[in-house]
Order: sequence, then structure tokens, then C-alpha cells
Amino acid sequence: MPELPEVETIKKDLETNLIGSTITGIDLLWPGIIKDMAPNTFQNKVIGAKVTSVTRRAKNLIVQLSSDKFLLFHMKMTGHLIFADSCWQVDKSGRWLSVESKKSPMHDPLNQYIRIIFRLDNPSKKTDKILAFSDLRKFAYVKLLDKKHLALVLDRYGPEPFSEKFNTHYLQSIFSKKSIAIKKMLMDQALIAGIGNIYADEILWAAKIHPQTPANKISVDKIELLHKTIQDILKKAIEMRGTSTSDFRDTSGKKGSFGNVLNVYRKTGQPCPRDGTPIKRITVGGRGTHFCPTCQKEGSDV
DNA sequence: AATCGTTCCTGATAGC
DNA sequence: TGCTATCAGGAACGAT
Repeated sequence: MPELPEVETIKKDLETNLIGSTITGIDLLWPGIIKDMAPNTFQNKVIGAKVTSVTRRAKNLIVQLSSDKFLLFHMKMTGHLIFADSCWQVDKSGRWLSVESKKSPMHDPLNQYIRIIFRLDNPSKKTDKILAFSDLRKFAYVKLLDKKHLALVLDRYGPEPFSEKFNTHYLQSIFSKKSIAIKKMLMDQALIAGIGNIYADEILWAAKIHPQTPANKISVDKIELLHKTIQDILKKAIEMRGTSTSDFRDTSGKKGSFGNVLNVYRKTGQPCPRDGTPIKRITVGGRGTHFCPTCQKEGSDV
């Protein structure tokens, strides 16, 4: 599921490829992908606009248009954006046609649930391009917002982990007020932007904190370590272009490599890389949670 | 006011 | 073999 590093990877790809392109048409294969607006209105307002910038906030991807409107993409669990030549076509159910090679990224089952295609014209590129939005589970969406409504949506998120506001003092202030599980707090988008299930588990393992530790029981020293760990892990994951243990693909359909260096996420029963104890899986806040019961002991070392 | 449960959806997998 | 039931999971929203 795309979290901060995965959406950042998509953002970097599209910054290179999308800026300056004009959206010349839209193929809508599943109208439900468009939220908060009638599909016809959406198409009328988007077609003809030029992409002026691509940014990320929390797990959202924001594509600014020359019309001073913004496309807001959320990938949820299985959303992928694919940037490709316009010769690629899909059938009525959103599967790519004429996939000759099994090695082609388009052959990947997870790139074959196309819900909407943006057709692009860019004079500086040799051929026309498309931006296709694939999403197996139909949780992902795209919205068209003006500046005011975009600000309203984005203001609900907590600080970005690489912003100045995200410092040890901030973590102390939010943790001290609540006794809920630290993992739930790390994943609360209104408190910290961009951390999801994979990175929450990896961060807590690296900082040796039990995922169910009440947030207000964590010492100042541990908060400092946690702060550093959040930044270190997210930075490394961005450098490795994300985690693709299940669904994530970049805009050319390729996997990220952070999945190769995971220590606990989806490693149930496998030895902890630090002490060899089998990794345990529990549920925290309704989410599958992986940790080492020995080096992330509950109620100790907090 | 804060927190919990439900909802959206499909494919993989387990169980019979 | 082939069916049905269960589960995963981000985050908005309704319920308590």
C-alpha cells in the first residue's frame, strides 16, 4: 500500500514526466474513481488543462493544473499510476491489450485494473503519452479541487516527517496527551503525515518499542530515538523507491526495493534479525502488526 | 469529546 | 472438485 515513500516515488517520476503536458482527453472505465463531482463535469474541467506542478502531502499526490485547479490522487491500498506511450490500450474491463511479453510491466496483474486514463500531449516529447490509474480494490480515487478546497483537505493532516515542525518537542506534546497504542498514533494522519502499516511496524522494531505501548509511557530518550528512526527509515525507503512486497509499482510499473530489507513486516514466524526470536503477529487498531516479542518487550525499555 | 465500529471492494486463501 | 466464508487494509463517517 502506498505510504509516504511510495507516493514520493510516484511524485518524483511524474515531476519529470508530467509537467508541461496538456490533458487532451480522458477515458473513464469506472466512474466511481472520481469523487465529489459528476464524471461529465470532471472531464469538462480537466480536458484542455496543462500540468504545472506535481507535489505530495501525506499519502496524497497533487497535480496542479493551469486552470488553477488541482487533481488530488489517493492510492489507498492498491492504486497505481502508470505513465506510458499512448499506443497502449485497454479493453472494457481495464485490462491492457496486446501485452506481448510476460516481462512487460503491463502484464503485471496489479497494473491491469485501469479505472481512468488521462491522455497527454507534450510538444517536447516524441510521442503522445497516457497517465493510467489502476486500482484493484476500487478504494483509490481522484478529485478535482480548487485552491481553497485543497487547502481545507490538506490542513487536516499532521506535519510532514521531514518538516521543521516535526521535531522531538512536537512528538512529546502529542504523545504525552494520550495513552493509546503508539502504533495507532504513528499511523494517525492527523498527527503525523504519511506513515502506514508497513513503516509503522519497521520503525517500532528499529526503535525497540512494543507496538501496544501507551504513547504517554514512552520516555524522552525513546522519543528522540523514535524521531530519528522515523526520518531514517522513511529516507532510506524513498532512496530505495518504496516497498513492493505486495502491490506497489512506480509509474513505469517497476517494483521498489525496500521490501528486500524489511525486518518484521509480513515476517511472521521468521527469526528476528537482531536476536532470532520468531516474529509475532497481533492486531493493533484493526491492523496486522508484526514485532519481535523479545527486543520489543511490552512495558519495559520505554 | 474521544474513540470505536462500519463501510467501500476484489482476489487469495482456507475450510468443508 | 468446487463451492462458500473469511480476510486484508486507508481513512471517512456514523454510532456510542
